[in-house]
Amino acid sequence: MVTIYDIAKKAGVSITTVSRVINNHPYVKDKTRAKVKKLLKATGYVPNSNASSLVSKKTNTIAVILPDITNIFFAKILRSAEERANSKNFTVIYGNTNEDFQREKNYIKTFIEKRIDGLLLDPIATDISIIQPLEQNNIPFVLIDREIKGSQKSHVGIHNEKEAIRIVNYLIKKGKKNIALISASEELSVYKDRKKGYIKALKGSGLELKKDHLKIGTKPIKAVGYNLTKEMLKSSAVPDAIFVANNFLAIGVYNALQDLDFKVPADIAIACFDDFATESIIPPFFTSIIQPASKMGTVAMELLLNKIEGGDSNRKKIYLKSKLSVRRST
Amino acid sequence: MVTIYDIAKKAGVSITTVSRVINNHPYVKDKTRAKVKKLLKATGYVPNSNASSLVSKKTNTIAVILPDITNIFFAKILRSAEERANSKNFTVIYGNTNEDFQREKNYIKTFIEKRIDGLLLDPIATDISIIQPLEQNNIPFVLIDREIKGSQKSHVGIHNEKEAIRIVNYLIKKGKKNIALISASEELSVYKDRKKGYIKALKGSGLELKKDHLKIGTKPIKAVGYNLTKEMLKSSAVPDAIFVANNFLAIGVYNALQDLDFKVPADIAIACFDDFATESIIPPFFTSIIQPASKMGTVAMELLLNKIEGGDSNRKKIYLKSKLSVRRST
DNA sequence: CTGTTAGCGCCTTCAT
DNA sequence: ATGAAGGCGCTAACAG
Repeated sequence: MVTIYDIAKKAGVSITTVSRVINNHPYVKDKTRAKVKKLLKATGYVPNSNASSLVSKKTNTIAVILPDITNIFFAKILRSAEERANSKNFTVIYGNTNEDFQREKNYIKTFIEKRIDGLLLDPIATDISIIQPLEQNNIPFVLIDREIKGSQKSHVGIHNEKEAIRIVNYLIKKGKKNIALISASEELSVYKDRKKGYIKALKGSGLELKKDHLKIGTKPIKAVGYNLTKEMLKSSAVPDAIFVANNFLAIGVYNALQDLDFKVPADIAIACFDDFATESIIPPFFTSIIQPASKMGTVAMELLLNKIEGGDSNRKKIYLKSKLSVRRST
Repeated sequence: MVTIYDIAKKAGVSITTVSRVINNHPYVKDKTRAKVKKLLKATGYVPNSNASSLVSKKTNTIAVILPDITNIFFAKILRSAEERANSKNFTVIYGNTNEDFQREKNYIKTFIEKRIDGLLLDPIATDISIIQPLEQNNIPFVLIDREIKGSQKSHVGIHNEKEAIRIVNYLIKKGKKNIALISASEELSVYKDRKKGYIKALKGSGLELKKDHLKIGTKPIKAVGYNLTKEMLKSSAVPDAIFVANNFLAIGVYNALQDLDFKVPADIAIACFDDFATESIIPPFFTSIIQPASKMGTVAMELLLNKIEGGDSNRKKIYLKSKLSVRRST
C-alpha cells in the first residue's frame, strides 16, 4: 500500500509536509498543499491508523461487549451506542459473549491488546476481577445493564427491584393470588434485584411466598425457562401467574405451558421483563417491563466518551425509567 | 503501559529475547524463558497488537458491515460470522449502515485505515464503485445477502427469485387470485429478484398482473411498507393477499391494514420474507420464507477466511436453501 | 513554510 | 541461545 514516503517522493517534498497536508496543518504553502493533495487522490492513499495510533496513543476505537446480539434488547443497546460513538469519530468493536465468562475474559484481553480507548460492558462475569485488567491498564469503561457486585464503577441501567415490584403489583391488582417467579442466576445483579422486588411485592400485599413457586436457574435463556417451568408444575400447587425475569426465559416458560396444555392467560398469566422485536411486533403478547434499551446505549456511550475525552473519571450511576406495557398474556 | 523494553530491562536480557518468549519461539533457554515469563505476569504486560501489526502487516481483524443489527436476520448473520472468525483468532469490527449509503462508504474507509484483513459486506450500495477501494488496496471481501450488479465477486445468499416464486405459489394454491406485491428499491438485488419471482409466479398461473397491486418503495423499512399499503388501498381493487418482500416492510403493511380495518388473513392474507425473533417467537404470525441467516454468516466468513489465509482468490457464488414456514397470516 | 531527526512498540534478519 | 540494528508508517519537536 502507498505510504507517505511514496507521496513525498513523488511530490518532491519531505514526509513531514505530506503528514501536514493529511492532517490539515496550517503552515503549508497552498501550492504545495495542492500538489500533495492531488497525489494523495491519484495514488488512492489511505492512512494507516495503526501507525498513527502507535504515536498518538489513541485508537479512536471503543469496544462494546454484550451477552447476545440476537436479543433485541442488546441489539438496541449496540446500535444506539455505536451511533453515538460514530458521531464523535470513534469506531466500535463488538464482542458477543453468549453469556460465557471465558469468552468475555478473552474479549477484554484482545481488546486491550488492540489498545481500545474505552469499553462498554454488559457483564456475565459476577466477580470484580473481570475489570481488573482494565483498571490496571487505565482503560476507561462503563458498565451497562448488569452491575458487578462490589464495584463502585460507572454504570447505566434501570431500577430492577422497583420495576419488578411494579409488574408483580400489576398481577396482584389483576386478582392473581399465586404468583410464581422464574428467573436466572442471582449472581447477575439484575436477576437478584428482580427477585428481591418479587418478594417485596408479595410481602407488601400479604401474599404467601411459596418455595415451590420460586425457581432460580442459571443463564437467562429459553431452555432454562422451559425446564424450570416443567419442574415447577410437577408440584401440586399450580400458580395463577408467573413473573418471568427476562424475555428469553419467557419463551421457554410459554413453550412449557403449551406442552402441558395450560392456557395463557386463562389458566396461568405471564408477565416478564423485556420485549422481543420492534415496538410494533405483531401481535404484542407478553405484558412486560420495557427497558429503554436505546437510551441506555446512548447514555452509557455518552458517559464513556466523557471519561475518554473530558477525562471525567467520576463514578456515576445512572438509572433510567422503564415502561410497563400491558398485553394479552395477563 | 509496560512494554517489552521494561521487561527486558528488569530481566537483564535483550528485547529480542522477550519477544521470543512472548511468541513462543524456540531457542530460549528454559531458565531465561521462565524468568521472563514471570516478569510478564508480574507486570501485567499486554502486547500492543497495533505495533506488531505494523511489522507483520496483519491485524487479525475482520470487519462486518450490515444494514441494521436490530433486524434479527442481520443479527444472526453477525453472531454466526463472529463466532467463526473468533475460532480462527480473528476479531470482528462491526458497522451498522442503517441502509445509508454514505455511512457504508465511511465505514469502508475507516476500516481500510485500520488495515482490516478482510470484509464481509451486506451492501446498501448498488454501484460497483463501493468495492473499488477494497480492490485497489487488495483487501479480500465477501458479499452477503445482497449482490452488487456488475460484480462477479464472491457472494453468499439465497435464490431470491426462486423463493419468491415458491411463496407466491403457496398463496395461489390457497386460492388467492389477487395477489399484490409490496417491496423495496429494485436497486437492491434481492428486491429486484423477489419482484421477478412474483411476476413469474403470477404469469405461471395465468393470473393477471395489476399495476395498482405492484408497489415498489425505497428502503425495506416499516414506514415504507405502511405508506405503500395505504397508497395501494386507495385504489378501488382490494387484493386478497399481499406478498411483502421483507419482514420490516411487513410490519408496516400489517399496521396499515389494521388502521384501515382489514382483517388478516380473513380479508387480506400476508406472506413475506424473513422472520422476527427466535424461531419460537410467540405467537408465530407471518407465513414467510425463512432464510438460513446463521448459516449464511458462517459460510460467508468461512469463504472470507479462506481468501485471507489460503489466498484462495477464486470468485465463488454460494446459494443456500430457505424454508417456507406457514403461519396464521395466510 | 519546510525538512531532519527521533521515537511509538514490536519483529526480523544477521551476527556472535 | 542471545543480542544489535534496522525498519513497519506515522507524528512531533526542533531547526532552519
